[in-house]
Order: sequence, then structure tokens, then C-alpha cells
Amino acid sequence: MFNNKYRTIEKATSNGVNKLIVVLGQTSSGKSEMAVKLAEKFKAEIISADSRQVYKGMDIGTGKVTKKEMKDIPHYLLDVVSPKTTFTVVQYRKLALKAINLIFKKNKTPIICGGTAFYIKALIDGILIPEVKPDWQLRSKLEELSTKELFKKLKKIDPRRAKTIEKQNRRRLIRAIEIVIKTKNPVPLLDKSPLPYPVLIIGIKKSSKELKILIKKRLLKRLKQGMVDEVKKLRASGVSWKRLDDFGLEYRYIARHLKSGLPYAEMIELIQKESEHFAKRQMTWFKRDKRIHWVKNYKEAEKLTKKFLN
RNA sequence: GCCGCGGUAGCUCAGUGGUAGAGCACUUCUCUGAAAAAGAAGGGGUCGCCAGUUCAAUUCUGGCCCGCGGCA
Repeated sequence: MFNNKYRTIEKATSNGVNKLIVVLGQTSSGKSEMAVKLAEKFKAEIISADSRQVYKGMDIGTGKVTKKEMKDIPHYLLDVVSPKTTFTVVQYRKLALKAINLIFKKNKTPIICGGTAFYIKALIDGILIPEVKPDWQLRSKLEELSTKELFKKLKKIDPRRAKTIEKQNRRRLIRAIEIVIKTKNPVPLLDKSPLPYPVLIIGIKKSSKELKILIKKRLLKRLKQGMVDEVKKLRASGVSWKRLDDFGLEYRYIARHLKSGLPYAEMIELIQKESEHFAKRQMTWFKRDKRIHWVKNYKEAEKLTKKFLN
């Protein structure tokens, strides 16, 4: 163990009886609803694991549960920061651990619910990410270098990391260089600190055909609910076009529609296509995790949960 | 009917006398403080049909079929 001061050190505590449930699935698969039903049945509270729902004012586009849909079940990690600031996995992990401990104190079961696999993994498997805050000034300076130059630079200052990194991925290259410069040390080897209690992971399984239909239905519903106006509002509150673009999916293409006159019909098609791609990317993450219990409906999830909590 | 243009990967199109490429789509994958982000790899075409010229034709020539535009 080295470079300890650069590690995230928050540890979750366990009293030996606590258990935790995760509900995950692709976009539009019906996670939120299932989590609320489980929470009602098993005296649980919900912690969102969604990298976009943490932002205030991003409601319709992210499919955030409404007050009514929450059915009085407390939800954590929604609306925690302004979309003008950048939220990261590390903050997520810290806040989620806090929420977990709080829920345990109330003698309830936390349900982690969301589709951001990286967040879920960082939380339950405890990926310890080097304690180096993003330095946007440094990053924009590195941004001037070509991808080849970035890789060469990393190879020089940290050959070990250069060996495993994807050498065409500028974003990752820049991050790796940032760590090395800031810590004056190589990027540490991956270290983990998994949650110290039993975890049941429930995944909602949908066929890709079914999922496409669900995505479509939800997209049209959101548009009707005023998703375009939501983006206008974000703009008016000072969120940049660039930022909206970075959020991806509905925010990206609605912004392009508003800013560059991307035709409305094309915008819908692009959001649909990109959402389908996104769903696929989510699966590449989920597929690897053999702990996931895939269910087709609430009944199956309830059965699993009952058994797990006994 | 005549004139012109076109028919190449699922789509939009490049291209060459020596059996072909791009972008998108599709499939698979990566993931160390942006993760709905950022990246990677792969499969796929008897180059409209028939004949001729040629050592060799997807590429040249002729005919035919189909589509588009114009003229009648």
C-alpha cells in the first residue's frame, strides 16, 4: 500500500446485520418504479445511482421520479448540485456512503437504484480513485496537445499506466497525466474497498426489441411534458451549450435543435438512436457482473428480496 | 418515344483495366474524480442483368432492365 493520502478513505461501517439492495437496468427499463414498490414492501429507502439526476433542474430529460411517484419513500442523491458545476463519481461515492449509513441508523434497508454502472461499481466494489481533483486549467492546457503527444508524454512519466490505457482516448490520457503531475507519482494500481455487507443485485431484463419500444414511448411522453422547455430554462439559468452537449442524449440533441436549428423530427430520431446505443453500452457493463440476478418483473424481484432479507 | 443522369455494403455515396473503399447503421468490447461522457475492435458487397473487347473488366463497348430529371 502506498500513496495512501491520495486515496479516498471513507469506509462504510457494518453492524453485521445490515444488508443492501441494488436495482439496476438499462434506460427505460422501469427501475425507479420497481425500487419504490420494493421499498414500500420491505421498509427501504432509495439512493439514486444516476449521473444526471444529481443535477437540479434536470427532471424530465433524466426521467427523475416525481414527488407523487416517490410514494413518500425518501430518495437520496437527487438534485444535489447545480448543472453548472461538475459532479463526479468520487462525490457520488462519499454521499452515497453517508446516505447508506443514515438509512441503516433508521433500521431500514437502502436500495441503490439507477443505471450509471460506474457509480454503482465505485460504490459497492469501492473503487478507490486517486485523490486528485480535476484541474480544469491544466486540462485545457493539455487539450492543446495532439493525442499522439499526450500518449508520448504519459509513456514518459508513467510507462506502467501507458501500457494499459487506451492510447486514443484523450480524455483518459489527460486524466492520467493530471494524476501523475499532481501527485508526482505514477498512477497507483487499482485498489478496492468493497462494502462490508451482503448486497443483492437485481437487474431488470428487457429484450432489445421491447426496450426500443419503451424508449420511444418514454421519449414522446417527455416531449409532451415539456422537455424542450426544460432545456430552454437551463439555458436561461446560465448552463452553456457546451455543457448541455456534454450531458448527452436528450440534452445534447435538444440543445442542437435550439441552437443550430437541427430539425425537430431529426432530433427525435437522434435521441432515439443514441438512447439505444446508450442502453447497449450499459449492458456491456452489466453483462460482466455475474452477481446480478436478472428478473423479468416485480414479482420475481420481490421473491429474491424476501429471501435475501431473511 | 427521344435526350440527359444514375444503378457499388442495410443507408448516403467515393473509386480503379488486375475481383473494391468512406461515413452512418449493425455486432462486440474498454472503462482509476466528466461515465447519458470519452474511446476501441469486428462482420458485411458474385460493384443492376446479358454479351463483346482484353492475358485480365466492377472499371471500356453494345444491348436490356430499373430509378430520376427534361423534351415531346
